[in-house]
Amino acid sequence: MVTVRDVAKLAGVAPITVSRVVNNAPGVNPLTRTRVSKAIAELHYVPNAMAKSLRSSKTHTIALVLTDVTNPFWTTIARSVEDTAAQKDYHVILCNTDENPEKEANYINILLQRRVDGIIIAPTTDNGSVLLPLKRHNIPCVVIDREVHGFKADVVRSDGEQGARRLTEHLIQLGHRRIAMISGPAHISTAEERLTGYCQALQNHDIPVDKSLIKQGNYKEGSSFQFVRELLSVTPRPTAIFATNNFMGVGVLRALREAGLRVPEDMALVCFDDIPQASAIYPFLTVCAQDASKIGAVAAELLLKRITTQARRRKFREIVLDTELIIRKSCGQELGKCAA
Amino acid sequence: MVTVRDVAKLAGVAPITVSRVVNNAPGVNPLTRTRVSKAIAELHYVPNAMAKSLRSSKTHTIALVLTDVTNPFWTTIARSVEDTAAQKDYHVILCNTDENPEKEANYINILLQRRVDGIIIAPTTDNGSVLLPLKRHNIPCVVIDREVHGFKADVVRSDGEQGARRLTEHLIQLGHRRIAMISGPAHISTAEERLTGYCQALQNHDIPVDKSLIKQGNYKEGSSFQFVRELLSVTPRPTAIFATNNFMGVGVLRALREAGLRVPEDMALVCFDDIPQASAIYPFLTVCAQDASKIGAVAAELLLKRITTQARRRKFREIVLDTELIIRKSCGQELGKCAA
DNA sequence: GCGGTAAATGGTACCGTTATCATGGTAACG
DNA sequence: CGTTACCATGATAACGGTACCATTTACCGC
Repeated sequence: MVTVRDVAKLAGVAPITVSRVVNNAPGVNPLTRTRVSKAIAELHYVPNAMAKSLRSSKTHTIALVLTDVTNPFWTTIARSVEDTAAQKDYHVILCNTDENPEKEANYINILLQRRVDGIIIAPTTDNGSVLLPLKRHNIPCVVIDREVHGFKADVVRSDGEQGARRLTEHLIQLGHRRIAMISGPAHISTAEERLTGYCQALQNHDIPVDKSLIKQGNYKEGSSFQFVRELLSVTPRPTAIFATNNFMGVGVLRALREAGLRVPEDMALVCFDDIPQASAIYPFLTVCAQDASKIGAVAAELLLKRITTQARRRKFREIVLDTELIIRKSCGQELGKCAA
Repeated sequence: MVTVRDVAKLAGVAPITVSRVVNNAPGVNPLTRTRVSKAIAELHYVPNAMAKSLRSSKTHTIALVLTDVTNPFWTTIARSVEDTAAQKDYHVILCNTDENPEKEANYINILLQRRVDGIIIAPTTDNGSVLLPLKRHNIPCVVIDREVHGFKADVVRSDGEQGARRLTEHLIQLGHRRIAMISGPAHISTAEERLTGYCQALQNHDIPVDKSLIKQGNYKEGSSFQFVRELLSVTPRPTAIFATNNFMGVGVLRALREAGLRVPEDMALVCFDDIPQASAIYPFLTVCAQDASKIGAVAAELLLKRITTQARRRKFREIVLDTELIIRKSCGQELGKCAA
């Protein structure tokens, strides 16, 4: 492997001068610079980023730890973090936790080993203990999508309570009173928020919260079949279902179809998070959409600011973004009117 | 920062012994091992992966260079590559080229600097020159989705010619004779293959290939509006459109709607690549689906085998996977029957 | 002509691991 | 009891950059 020393020898200079040329550092005579550049090209020298990082203790890498790149919500965030980071010459390591705290802890350990300059993370629990090693090693950290107790960091998230309230109120306005909810995993703040928003909306309209209509899901598509079966056997049967994320919404839709029920005629459906590509093909699901792209960009900017400026200990900020209620077809019209 | 030396001092051993413990290497007395482990825990020692890589010249990292993680086709590949790599304790750096050869070249340079152990890449051109540095630095490389001339490597791809032929034949069987095509960028083998398959199908049924019905797209959603407008002004107007990837399919659908045309009543539409989430919500687009998950897994396995075994110079393999024709609603029924 | 300053260049050591080889100790063996 | 063999452990020197400081040269103003 070609090293600075080889280049230096060919160009007749000291290794450090080659280093200066490679990094466009000042203090090199233009003639020397071209001579070195020529040697670099001739030998096809490629600097070793590891050696550089080792010496300078900077990796120019940030990590993005999220649930699952397969979900368009996270994909959009990933893309926007990458674009923002790339502009400042930072690279991104992507990690999928699948909502599994063990995987999360494992990744955090790996990222510490890699000495990433910072981390953007959607934690799998609201308990900061998994994140403590980051504090200990003084790694700048931005938490996205969720809140964590007992862990100080910048937070970028959407206002899930408001979003859930609006979604529920939309159903109420259409005449629904028996609204079922598939909530998210316990100990994840977005799940709690959305549940709170749902309950608030019901209470605001003097509708009692019926626990038999609330099922705890896991933000994945899988478990929906069981839930839907259970919900359909409750009497009186719910007339609407609120799925607290997009994947569970899809699962519910599938399960309902399999049960021979039509949406919205037999059952209204809303969910949190949009699926943009799906909506482009057929605008069907009524959803509360988050601005994933903005979440990613803002988070990356915050993180890079902490990394590149001395202001590491500046006060932490919590940025809460608005959501958008997108009304499409999955709730149909007012309940009375569409009764078959 | 805590180093092996600090741990060694505390445990009363030499640094190398700590290294042995950390790496679970043999030849350490169990008692010593626990003593060192205790010291590691006490000091919260985290080994420095860069120093390790520098010394051992292995990074345990592979790169995945693809078009755009926002597209479910690539997302699925990304996920499956990551899962496969993680099983063997390898990590993945993700790079989006946006079909831009400059970005691609830039990423390749960066990846060389990072000394990744191998690369899985979907090249932006069929010209291997951008990839030559990989050869020069002897980086194992697996090409996915596409073929490249003048660059020897393992290749994992789908049979696009067959897929395009079947898609086109499906349209022909429904009675379509004027079938327009939005093809992919020049110099990308998938684009050429799909075009070839399309032409073959037409020729097999004695339908002349009409160049005014073939537009060259870029695999992105954007340009479709212009194309659709152009196609609608051709006489006789085409009765079906074949979009050679999913995003362009969505674009065409949008453009047709905006032009006030219904699919499939006024225009049939097929495209290459599925959008699984969209189809789960509303099974609409008739597509030729690739097994993205398998492409990723096979590519990762091939690459890791080359990296971890001595067989670096074994003969290169080209693995061609079958595609699946999924008939949904975007072509309607036989042409005669659905004429308005 | 001299001190002062800035630009260009280089020497040396070190970042944190581990490859390589060496060493001491102990058990096994004939 | 000497020899072999193996186990546990360590000393040393790299891996490929660059931080830090020193040196040389040229030029400036007085």
